[in-house]
Amino acid sequence: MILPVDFYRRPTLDVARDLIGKVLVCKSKQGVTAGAIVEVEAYIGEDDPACHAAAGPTERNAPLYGPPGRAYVYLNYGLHDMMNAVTEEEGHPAAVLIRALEPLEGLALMRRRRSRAPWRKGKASVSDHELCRGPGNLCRAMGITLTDNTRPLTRGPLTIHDKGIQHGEIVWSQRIGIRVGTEHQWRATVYNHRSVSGKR
DNA sequence: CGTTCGATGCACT
DNA sequence: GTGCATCGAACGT
Repeated sequence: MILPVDFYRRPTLDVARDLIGKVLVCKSKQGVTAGAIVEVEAYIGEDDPACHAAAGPTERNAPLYGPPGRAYVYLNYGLHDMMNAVTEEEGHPAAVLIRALEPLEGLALMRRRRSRAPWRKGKASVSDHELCRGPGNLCRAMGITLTDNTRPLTRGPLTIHDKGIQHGEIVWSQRIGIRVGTEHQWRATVYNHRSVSGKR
């Protein structure tokens, strides 16, 4: 079952918690890839200094202010695409960053895409549980790019499904990789899951 | 263990 | 011109 728009039109922390265990599916000409979400972070409103909406509306962060249930994809550090699911009512800028997946489908395609990254030309291939470990890696493995920005997650090539997957315990911790807004415990992970990014 | 740093693009000031 | 919601290798302790 594809998650309906109303799933996303809720408090962002609730959406973040409930996205754990849901399945992100991406269809492309090259094939289908899918993975279960095991790590997310919430970015909530203009008062959250780490949220892209902190400085008010701009052309880039416009999707955050738009309707819920759509993708907000942007380029970071010049080489990594980051994928978010927009939450809350229209006009309330907030989203959940998808940070890691447990690969379920299309692993060979994921591995092919990962090996094409500029910094790993000629390097050893990636083990299964590392294919979608980290927000940049996940987008590369799934083939998610800026062209997916603003696309609805309720239909089309990029969707999120409830397949009844039950992972282990969900743990809340500080968001990682940011310089401001670290006081909030807005990162949800599956406890001890191998595909979760960060230190072991 | 820890820290540093190169690869790389673009929105924002 | 600056600074990122990164990745992974190359160092130093």
